[in-house]
Amino acid sequence: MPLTERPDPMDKKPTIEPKGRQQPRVKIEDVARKANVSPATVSRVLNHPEIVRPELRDKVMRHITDLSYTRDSAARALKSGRMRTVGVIVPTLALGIFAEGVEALQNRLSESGYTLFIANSQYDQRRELQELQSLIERGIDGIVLVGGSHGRELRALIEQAGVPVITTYVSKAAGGIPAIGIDNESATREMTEYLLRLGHVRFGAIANVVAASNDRSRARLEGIQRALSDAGLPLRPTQIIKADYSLAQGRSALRQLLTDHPDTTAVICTTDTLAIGAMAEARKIGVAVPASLSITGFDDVELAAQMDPPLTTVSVPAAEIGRGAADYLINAIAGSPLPRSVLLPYRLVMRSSTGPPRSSERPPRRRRSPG
Amino acid sequence: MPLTERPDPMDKKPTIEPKGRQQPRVKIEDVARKANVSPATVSRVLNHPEIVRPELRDKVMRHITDLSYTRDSAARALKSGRMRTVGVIVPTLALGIFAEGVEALQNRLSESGYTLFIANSQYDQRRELQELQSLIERGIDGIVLVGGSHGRELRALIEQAGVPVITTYVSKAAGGIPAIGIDNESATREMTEYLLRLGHVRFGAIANVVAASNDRSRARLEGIQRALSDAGLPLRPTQIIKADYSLAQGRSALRQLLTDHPDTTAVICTTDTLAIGAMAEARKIGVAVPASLSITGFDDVELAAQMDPPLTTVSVPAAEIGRGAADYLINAIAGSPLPRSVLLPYRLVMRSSTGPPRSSERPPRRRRSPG
DNA sequence: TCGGCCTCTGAAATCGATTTCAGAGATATA
DNA sequence: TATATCTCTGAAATCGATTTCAGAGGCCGA
Repeated sequence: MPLTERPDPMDKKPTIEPKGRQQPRVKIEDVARKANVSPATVSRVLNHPEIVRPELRDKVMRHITDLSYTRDSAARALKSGRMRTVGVIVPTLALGIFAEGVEALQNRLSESGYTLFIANSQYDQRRELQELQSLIERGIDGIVLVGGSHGRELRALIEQAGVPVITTYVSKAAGGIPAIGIDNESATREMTEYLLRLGHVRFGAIANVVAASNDRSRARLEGIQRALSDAGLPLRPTQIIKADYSLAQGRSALRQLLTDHPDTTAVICTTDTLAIGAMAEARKIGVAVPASLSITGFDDVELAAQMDPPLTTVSVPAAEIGRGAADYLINAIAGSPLPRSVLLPYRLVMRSSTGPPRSSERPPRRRRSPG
Repeated sequence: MPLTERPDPMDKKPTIEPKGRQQPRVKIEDVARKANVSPATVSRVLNHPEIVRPELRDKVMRHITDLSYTRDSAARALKSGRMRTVGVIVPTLALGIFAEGVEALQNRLSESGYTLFIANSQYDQRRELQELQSLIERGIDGIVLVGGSHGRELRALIEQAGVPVITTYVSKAAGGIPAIGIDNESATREMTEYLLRLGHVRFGAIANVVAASNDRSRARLEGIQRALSDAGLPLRPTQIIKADYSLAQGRSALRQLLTDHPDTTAVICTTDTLAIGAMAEARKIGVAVPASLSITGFDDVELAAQMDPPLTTVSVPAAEIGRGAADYLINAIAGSPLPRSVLLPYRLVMRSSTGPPRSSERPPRRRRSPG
């Protein structure tokens, strides 16, 4: 037995459990005491300065800064029922297009005193649901999603929580969730029509439609298919290569496409990443772009313009989407009436990875006369 | 007047001010009442299930799921003093290397029941300070920063708040902040020595050292300079082109470098983005890589391996950094003793953008004999 | 000079979950 | 059977800021 006996037997052994702030936090009461006012007055100085007598307000303010007092946001949230917090769930941050949107979202929220929780789903709907659950338990005041394809369970959860929601990068979403973004299908349809006008008749498509929840790429693929069907040149299944969103897959997809259909003259990719991979592969196997093969992408990432040749693609206003989502939620939280959805314009960026087909073949059989 | 009169007159007119949850939230008391137990028991079921009699526990659990009850995190945080929340401030999400780290960070935190606040500083120390202030007011339990260059004010703020902190992507930081990352200077020194061994004597460096807070790139540049000085080939100022982190700047930097020093045979970039820009420019102006010019990058982004030729670069373990930062903070919050810093290994990835200099000139004058 | 009104401040209730403290009930021991 | 011990549960205090309600004090007009 040790010489110095402890008064308290160590029934509470040093727990591994965290124990919050170790330094005693400065409370509103401390400020109040120093300033010789009541906590209520301090609170008013912080929340409704205009109703406090100026001299008193200044005095309190001085003591607030002196003690470098900051409100306990937990207590504040408890009383007011609001966290001033918004959550976003993206499929992944690895794609610049999402990272850009998130950055814009955060910047705009920050301006309005909101803070952003971030989570990623890895294109997995179950994970998305879990992360959402966790965010809702955190008491977020609003939620930003990506894409229009969300399970019934997720929508029920949002509904039940009564949290304002907006989904992004698409023009409409299942279950009446408001959306802000572009019309993906229309964009690729336009792109395809552009290639048709150039005289192409043998098409291939590379689409990252592996993930079930990726409705953006699915819509883009549909745009391609619809335009080609309308032109009487429907894509056969072997002309559509499905991939995930990696560069390497773009390479292998192009290789496979040209193996099955060596006469292809135009390849439409649903993503710049895939298109850049395809271009890399084309260069490697000695296929000239655009002389022998036209390639198009989607997103207009930074690299697209720097490729050799520069990539023809669709520019997506990611920053604007992020800002718009922030504005929407800020208003929704404040209870303002809101539009259901916001359709933003995309922009076809014609660069040099596209051109007329190699041998100026005869125009497609049932090509429509230009409007 | 409607036939069915409302019992409560609407004296509270629909205010524009947000008013939190409009649906009356299910409280712990509701569950308790339904289950015929006290709130204390419900709380125990959720937090210390093992001390509640199994049958009772199951019964309570059933009612919890029945009512789909979730705890109010604000109340919980208020009582326990902990938010179970961590914040991260990155310079920008536009760089894949940061996005990757953040994603790994979030994943690991999520596994442990933590949620991640994200903010970005745009390489501006004042903004970083503001965002940090806002995060601390939010009551975060830990903070992740990027880089070792932080103002005294920021360090004081962290210290005063008593929040565990770790900085990332570097091996050491000012003010004794623990760090997890790589030794940037050593990496570029090794890379430079590799090029020296290949026989290069006329070097150029492209470094994104415009932002004052970017100590990673500064360290990388120093690594280059040190290796070359040691080899008796110190860089002259005009051999160092300063840039920001865009692809386009990589292009123009290479152009300028070759204008000033047409005889350059090796260009070391502090970033893959710059290197890829430089390669694009080299191709455009007809300089063969690596026959006439060796180019190296830093980061090993996805595209690096897909370039033509594939880019020699330094691989940074971003995901591991993110995971490590998460683990560190989780332990720190729990009060576990911790190492001050963690040094992770980088990896030189020799690909085909580097080779011997074009004319096999005589070896550099004072070249050291290989060890 | 006095009553009435207005402005500003303070006391106290409140938000919802956690946890201490003490007591009820059950089991083991004498 | 009675007592000691142990297990489990409930009552109530607590976390910190906000806000209602009421009252103190000052100013005005009569």
